[in-house]
Amino acid sequence: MKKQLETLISQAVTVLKAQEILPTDLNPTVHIERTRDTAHGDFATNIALMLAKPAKTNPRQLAEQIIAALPINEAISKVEIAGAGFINFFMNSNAQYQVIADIQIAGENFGKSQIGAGKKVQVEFVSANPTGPLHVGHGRGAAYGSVVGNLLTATGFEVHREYYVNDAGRQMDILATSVWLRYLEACGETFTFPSNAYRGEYVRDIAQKLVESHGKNYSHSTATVFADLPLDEPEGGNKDDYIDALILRAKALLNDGYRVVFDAGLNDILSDIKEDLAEFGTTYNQWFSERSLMDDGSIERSLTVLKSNNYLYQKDGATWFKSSDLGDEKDRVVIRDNGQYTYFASDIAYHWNKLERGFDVLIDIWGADHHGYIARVRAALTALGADQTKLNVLLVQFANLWRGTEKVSMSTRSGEFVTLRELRDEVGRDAARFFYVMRRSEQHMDFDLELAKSKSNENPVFYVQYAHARVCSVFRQLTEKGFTQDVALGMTNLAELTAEHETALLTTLARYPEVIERAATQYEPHLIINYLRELATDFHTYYNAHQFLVESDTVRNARLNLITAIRQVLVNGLTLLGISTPEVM
RNA sequence: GCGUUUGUAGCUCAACUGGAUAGAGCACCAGCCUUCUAAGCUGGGGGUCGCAGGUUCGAGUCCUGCCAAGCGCACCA
Repeated sequence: MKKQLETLISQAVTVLKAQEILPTDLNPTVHIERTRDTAHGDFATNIALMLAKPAKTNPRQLAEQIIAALPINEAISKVEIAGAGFINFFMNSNAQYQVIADIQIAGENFGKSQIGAGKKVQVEFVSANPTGPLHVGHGRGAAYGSVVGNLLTATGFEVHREYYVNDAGRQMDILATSVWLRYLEACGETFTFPSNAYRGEYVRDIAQKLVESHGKNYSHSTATVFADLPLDEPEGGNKDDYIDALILRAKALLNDGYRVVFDAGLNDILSDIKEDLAEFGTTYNQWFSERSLMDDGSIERSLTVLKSNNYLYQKDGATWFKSSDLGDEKDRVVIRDNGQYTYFASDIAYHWNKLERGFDVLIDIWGADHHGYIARVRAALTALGADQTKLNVLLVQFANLWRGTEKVSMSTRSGEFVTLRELRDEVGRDAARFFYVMRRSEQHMDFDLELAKSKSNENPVFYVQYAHARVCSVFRQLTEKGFTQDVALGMTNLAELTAEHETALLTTLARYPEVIERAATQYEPHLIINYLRELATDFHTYYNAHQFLVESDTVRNARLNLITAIRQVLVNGLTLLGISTPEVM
């Protein structure tokens, strides 16, 4: 309907151009919006206000001319000029019932569209280092990313969901070394655990499994392991130098065994992450290995291109990328003075690889702490001769975790964090997903565990699910009372739906496709939540005000068709969010 | 200091991207279960949209400057 009005206005504008009332070089974007107040009709446009100045006339006069040029359409019952020059449209009351039939025919496809036109979109999200279990901070990215993916699929994009696995690099070496040291402890060695190593309990578990599978094959004495190392930070040294020395020592003493220890840690944690996300309702098309970029020469190849484009130089023994020439604050190291690639080097290759795979749009969903990273990735793509405008980086602000009035502090390294799995166990998958996408992603969010945990009416997810369960309950009652639903009879008697609550619901239902389109194009899943809460409110209000299972066959079936449509939209919306739709609560 | 995100009701957040009288949920107060599930509904109080300018028919929304908070500013990822 909204689209139709846009077309009509555009046609009117074309007519006025032909009459030279409007300048011919004008190409306004027609904006139709739903009115907030029913006194203003069903839809309104500000087109006359926008064009008054270029047309050198006053808005109300122009509005009259636009209305005069408007093609006749039977769905419109009245057009008014209001306020400063708004054009208000009142729709024919018969037209509003069409949405019930639309929903019935489209079913689970109601709300879907083809605005994406099959464009290939890659959505990369979570991509947490496999150095430990996912925590609640990752949960927001997981929920947000998967719903954005669902929305893009629903609007006709071809979506590829991907997790970038940082299975190479220094952090993973620190993990491998941490596992090895815990393994040595399990073998009976005693020493002070490095301050910069991973201290989480899961590291001990991995080490224990290593003992069970490989015995003491990789054990060395404390004296050998710690001989001639620099001091750790608590002893007055540098924690980074100390851990780097331990990594080298581990590699030297273990030789081929290092990879066994390394992979033990990687595989254990990665499979935990995969299981965790799957249980959270977040799935991927691909788990992309950083190590593969190293192995197949992609990193080297991208650096060669950067070099031949004159974007690399040597300084202080390291290789730098001249990102400051392309909008970044400063230049960035790509090869460290010890010959190791930086994380950034593999990320350059990774993003180039994405574009080479032919995606029309890249969406990276990052934690807000990585925002300083955007400029250098864009710079790198430009320097490679690639189109950086295809890259969209969506930042997700961190959720502050609260237990009632107490803020929960978190640090991966110290091992003090609430895991995503713990959160799911406590509040359930539905509530967790709902809470995570309830707010705009850029909004700093407070996540109160106590509130999300509560199985009470304070929890908004139940409110929406309950609306669905209530519709289901009505149909159970229908059977118990010996009625059966006659859809066709209901459809021919939709004009029985004249109560205010009913017309309000018809309008709300008709808005659903617009909400989905907007949520998808703006990457704003919270709009779905807001909408579903509104729809649920409208339904609960209706439920309390009117009896559905009345004696009149025509009224009863008309109402049943209405609530069937409501149930369908609730299902469609909650499914997009990855939230279940229980029939009984 | 520089960059970036945020600042709206007591609290947590919306506001159709510049539109008409800024809205919800908690919390608080007063009501509604013999009726399809009360995880529900009805009514009420609550606001200098951080502050100050500017842009225009019109600003919570755009521009500038302040103030405050979060996050960055590594040869970590």
